[in-house]
Amino acid sequence: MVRRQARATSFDVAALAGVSQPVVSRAFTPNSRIAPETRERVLEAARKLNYVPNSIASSLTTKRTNIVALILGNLANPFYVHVLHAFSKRMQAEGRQLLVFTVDPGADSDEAILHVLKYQVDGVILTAAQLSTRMISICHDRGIPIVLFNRYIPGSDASGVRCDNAGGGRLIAEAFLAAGAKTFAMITGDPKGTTSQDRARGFVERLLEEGIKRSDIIEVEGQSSYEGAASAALSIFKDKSRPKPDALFGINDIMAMGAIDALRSRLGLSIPNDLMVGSFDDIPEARRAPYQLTTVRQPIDRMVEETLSILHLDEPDLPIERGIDRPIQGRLIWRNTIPVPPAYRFEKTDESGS
Amino acid sequence: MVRRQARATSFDVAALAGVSQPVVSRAFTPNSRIAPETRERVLEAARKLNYVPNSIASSLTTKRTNIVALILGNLANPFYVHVLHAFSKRMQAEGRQLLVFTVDPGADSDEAILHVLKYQVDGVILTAAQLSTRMISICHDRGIPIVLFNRYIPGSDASGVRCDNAGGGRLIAEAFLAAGAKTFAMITGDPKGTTSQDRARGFVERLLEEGIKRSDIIEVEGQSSYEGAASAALSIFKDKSRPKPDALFGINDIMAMGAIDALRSRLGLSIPNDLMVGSFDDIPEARRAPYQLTTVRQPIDRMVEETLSILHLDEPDLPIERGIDRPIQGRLIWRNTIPVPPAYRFEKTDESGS
DNA sequence: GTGAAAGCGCTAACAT
DNA sequence: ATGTTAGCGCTTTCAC
Repeated sequence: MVRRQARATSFDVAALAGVSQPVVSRAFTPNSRIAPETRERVLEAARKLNYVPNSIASSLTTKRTNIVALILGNLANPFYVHVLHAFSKRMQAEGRQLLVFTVDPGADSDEAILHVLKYQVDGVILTAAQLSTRMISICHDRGIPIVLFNRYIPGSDASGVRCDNAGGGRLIAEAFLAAGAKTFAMITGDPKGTTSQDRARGFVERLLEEGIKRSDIIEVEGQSSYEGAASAALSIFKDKSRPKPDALFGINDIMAMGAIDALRSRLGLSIPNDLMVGSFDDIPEARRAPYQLTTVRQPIDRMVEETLSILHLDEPDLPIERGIDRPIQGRLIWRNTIPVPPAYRFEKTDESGS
Repeated sequence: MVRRQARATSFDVAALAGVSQPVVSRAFTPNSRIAPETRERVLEAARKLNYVPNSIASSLTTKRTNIVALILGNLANPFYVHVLHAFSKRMQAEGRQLLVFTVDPGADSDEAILHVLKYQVDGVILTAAQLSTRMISICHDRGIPIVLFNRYIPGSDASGVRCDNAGGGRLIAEAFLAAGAKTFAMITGDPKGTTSQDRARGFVERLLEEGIKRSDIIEVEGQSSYEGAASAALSIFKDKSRPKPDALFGINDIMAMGAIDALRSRLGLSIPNDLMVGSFDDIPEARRAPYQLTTVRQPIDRMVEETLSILHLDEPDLPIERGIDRPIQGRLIWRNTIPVPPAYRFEKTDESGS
C-alpha cells in the first residue's frame, strides 16, 4: 500500500456524474449557474469518490488562496495566544485559513514575510517586532494588504490597529493618583516597541501634570517577559540609593505577574498594602486569585474586527488601505492591586463586556 | 493605485535575464543542473523584479505544498501553546509552514480535516479531541499522513505520539506515598480522552497496589480547565460526607494551578502542609513562585521529533505509518508541592534537561 | 444550463 | 547546460 495514491479530481467526478468537468466546478461554487438537480447529482458523485476540491489549483486562476498569514512574536505572553485564538476563530468562520509564523521576539520579520509571499496569501497580520518598510512596499506592490496588530510604524505606509496605549497609561496613572500613591516606578518592555513606549509615555505625562518630577519616576526594563519583570522588580526594591515606590506600573499583565510573584516570594511584600500595581492587557490570567490585577483591558474583539475591515479580504479589488493608524480605547478594570478610592467604588464591576 | 497589481512571474524574470523560463525555475531549485553564472544572472534579475516563486503553482506539479496542518483543541492550556511553538519552530527550520486550525474543546475535528484536505497539506498533526476513523481513512487514502499528538485511538489506523501517561500517573502516586500521604483525591480532565484516563489509571493502580481501596480515592471532573479545576477542588473540600484528602493529583498543571489558587484563596489551605499536590505536563508556568509544582514533565521536544519521524515528510513515497502508538517516558520533577522525603532529597535538581 | 477550449505559474521529461 | 513541450486541477470566457 503506497502513499501518493490518486486523489479524485473534478474530471473523475464529472465522469461519474455524466457531466462535463466545468459543471463540477460550478456545483461547488455558490451562486453559479447550474440546475439544482445537476448540482445534487454531482455532489452525490463527489461524495462517492471522497472528492475534495483542490483549492491550490483553484487559487491559480482565481488569484485568491483564502489563506491569511499571522506572524507572531512573543507566544510567551498569553495576550498573543488570545489574539491568535480570536483571529483563528474569525477566519475559520469565514472559510479562511491561518498560516502561522513565529518569529523570535526582537528578530525582524522580513524573512517570514518572504516565505509568506511564496504562498500568495490574501493578507498579512503582523504582531511581531521589526519589519522593514521595504517589505511593506513589496507586499503592497503585489497587492497584499498588511496590518500591524498592536503596533505601528510612524510615518510609514503600513496600517496598524492598536489600543490607545498612551491613553491607557494615563488611566493607570490616574488610578494610582486616586488611590493616593506618591512615588512611582514602571517596568517597561521592548524599548524599541511603540507599544511599551506609548504606555509609559501616557503614564508619565499624567504624573508630570500632577507636578511629579520625571526623575522621581523609576524606570527599569523588563524584557517583555515574566522572568525579566521579576528581576526588574527585585532590582527596583534592592536599590538602596532610591526611595521605594508605592506604585508600580507593569507595562503588561504578564510582566506585572512576574513582578508580583517575585516581590511577594522574595521580599514578602503585600499587594496592594506595601505596593500597588497596575498593568495593561487584561489577559484572562489577570483575574486569577493570586493576582486580581487592576489593568487596562485591550478590546481584542474590536481590534480584530478593525484589522479585518482594513484588510477587506472580501473586496480584493479595492485599493489597499495605507498608513492607517487606528487606536482603540482601552478600559480600566478595577480589581485588587490598586485600592479603590471611595469615589470609584461603584465602578468595580469588572467581569463584564469588553 | 489599484490592488491586484501584476506580480512578476518566472517568464518576466526569464525575459530580463535572457534565458528560457525553466531556467528560472532551476535557478531557484537547489542541486539542479544550471551553470553558476547563469543562476547568478537569474537571481539578479529576480531581485530587480521583486520576484518570489509562486509555491502554489509549483505545488500543482510537485504534489507537495510544504504545508502541514496543526489542529489545536485547547489553547487555554499553555501546554498546547508550547506544542504549537515547538512545531512552528521546527517546521520553519525545514522550510515548511503550519496551517493552524482551532477546534472548540470537545468538538470533533472532522470538519477541520475537510478544510485541511482542500489545501493538499503534506501532513496533519492533531492535538484536538475527537476524530472519526472515517476521516483517518480519508486522509490515508489520499496519501496524507496524520499523527495524533498526546492522544491515541486504541485499535485504530491512526498513529499517535504521547507521553507514557499511565507511567506518569504512577510516578505521582509513588511520590505521594513516599511523602507519607494516606488519603487521596484526583481532579480529572476530559472523561472521554485517553490522556486523562491513562494518567488517572496509572495513579490509581499504584495506590491499589499499596492496599488503598478504590472507593477511598476521591475523583472529581475538572473539565480540563483552570476554572473547572478550581471549583472541583472546592467541591472536594466542601463535601462533609467524606474525609479530606491529604494528597491531590491534578491531571495537568493548569488544573493543579486552578485547584491550588482556589484552595488557598477560598479555604486558606497551605500547600504542601495542608495538602500536597502533584500534576502533569511541566509547563513553564509550573515553576513560578506561587506554584512550584511537583509534576511529570512531558518531553515535548522528543515528542515533536517522534511525530515528525512518523510523518516522514521528506520521504513522501514511503508508505504511511499506521497504527503506531508511541508512548514516551515522562520524568518526575520534584519541586515544592510534595514534601521531598529524605531518600529522594538528592533528586531535587529540577531545572535541567528534558 | 451546459460544454469546449484556453490558461493560471510552475516543474518534469525530453531533446538539443 | 539550456530550450521545448506538456500538463498539474481548477476557473473562466465563450459558444451552443
